[in-house]
Amino acid sequence: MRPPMKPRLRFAPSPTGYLHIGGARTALFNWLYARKHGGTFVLRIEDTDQERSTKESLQAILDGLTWLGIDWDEGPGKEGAHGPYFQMQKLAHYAKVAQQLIDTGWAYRDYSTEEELAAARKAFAAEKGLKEGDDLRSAGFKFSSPWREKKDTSDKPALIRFKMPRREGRFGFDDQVLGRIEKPYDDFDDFVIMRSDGVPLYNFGCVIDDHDMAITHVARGQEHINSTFAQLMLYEALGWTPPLFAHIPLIFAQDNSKLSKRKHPEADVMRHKANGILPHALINFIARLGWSHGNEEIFTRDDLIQKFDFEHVGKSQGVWNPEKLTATNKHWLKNTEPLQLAMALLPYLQAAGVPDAACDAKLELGVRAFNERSATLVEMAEKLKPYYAKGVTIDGAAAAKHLGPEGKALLAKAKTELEALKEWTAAIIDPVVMVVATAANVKAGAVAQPIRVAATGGTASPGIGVTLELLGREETLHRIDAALR
RNA sequence: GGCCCUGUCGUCUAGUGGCCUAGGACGGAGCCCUCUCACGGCUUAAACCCGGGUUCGAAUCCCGGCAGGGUCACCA
Repeated sequence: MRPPMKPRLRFAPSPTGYLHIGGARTALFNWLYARKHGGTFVLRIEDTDQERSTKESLQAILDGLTWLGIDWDEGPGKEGAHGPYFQMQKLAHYAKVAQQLIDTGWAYRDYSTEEELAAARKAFAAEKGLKEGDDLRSAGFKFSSPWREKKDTSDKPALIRFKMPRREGRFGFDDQVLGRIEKPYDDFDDFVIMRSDGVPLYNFGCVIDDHDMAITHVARGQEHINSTFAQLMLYEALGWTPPLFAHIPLIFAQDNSKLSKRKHPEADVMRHKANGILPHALINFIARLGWSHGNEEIFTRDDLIQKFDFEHVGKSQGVWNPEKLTATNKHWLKNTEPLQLAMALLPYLQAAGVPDAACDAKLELGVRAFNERSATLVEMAEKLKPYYAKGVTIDGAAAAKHLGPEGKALLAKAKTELEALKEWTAAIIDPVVMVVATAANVKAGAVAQPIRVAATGGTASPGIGVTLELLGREETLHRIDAALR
């Protein structure tokens, strides 16, 4: 038995905008499959739409993937044996293949002009009695090029069309998630594979590249199902073996419309970074949106690699659920090594206005205190910020409730006890509350709250011991003095 | 409109003919823990789109409706 071929998968974005959540998930699924089977993950840039492609978009996509930890074995910055990985660098090659298709009768040069096409549309509309703005497609408009049967090899600018064979019956493929999908042949018209300026169109470039790059599995959004049929014909015409296809369901926004860049800010992967979501939390969340493994919800990176398969990718569209993303983020905030979390938090802390924060013992303590009290890194930074400040503004309502005469008397007693401590750690500080409370015959809360308000300015904080340790002895006593005055 | 895909709690989903008086997670409600806030624990409400078959038996198979979505560019 010969060893199974190592799979090669790819993610092929067009650099026409930031990394979209849907794209990120497509990339993730391909990446997971490649990693699981010890295969190769290729990043290919489909930059043939010169109108919209930009360098900034390319960088944004690269940044997005990098932030998520989705690394590629071949692609930009990682030249491999199957390059180039930018389509615009392969124009001559595409032209050669197109010519081959013309030579074998599978394609033809079409000299129709934009004007002729427009005229055809207009004539159709008139015949059907359609008004301006009506959808010609739903009315059944099809353009049949007069050049399909003509022989002309002049040098005039021409686009190249694939010559769809006139056949009876149906054709299709076995989708890895949807199962068998078929369509009638006559549902297809000739389609453009090369623009008149020599730049290939999506279906054409995609097929050639997937072949050149020896891609074995193509996982992409369900919106591509129809192009898969066109591509299948191209494979037949070229005599190539197509890869296996897996069409994954689309992601919708909460308003039940397709998650779009314009309407939905959450569609931008990097937006989540700005919002303080951990990259792995986002990975965990989008993996579960459309894929499942029994009742499991939480997966480490290795879990995902080990457990992912196309068989358990769902068939129906999923709706973006911000609450669940937050919940997933909270989970990973609580379950990430404090030191690692501290490093991730540092930039957020600096952005929050704590320039002197460093990845030290204090930050680690702070992270341990607030990782289960924050939903995002942004929130955690905001909560930690007062612990790096000198002095604090006390909330009026909190003072009124806890720093009355009684509260102040208890606070003063606590202060005496605190000053006497030889060490300043949570374990040593904590008992002070009970000592004072017992002596005064009051509940622990009657002592803890005045201390908390004095130290933090508010009524909510981690345990008194941790809170004061984090603040430091000197700052704590200063704040208590200030509150007592 | 043609063609194609899909249809389990509000949302993500488990479920591949009997284990389903349908399970988990998020969100909701309530309780417990407690120095506050959290965390954690427990309890609870909430779904098989509809109608026909097939079968001893259907969320699961078949057919028909209905609903949602995709696609029909010299975009990808």
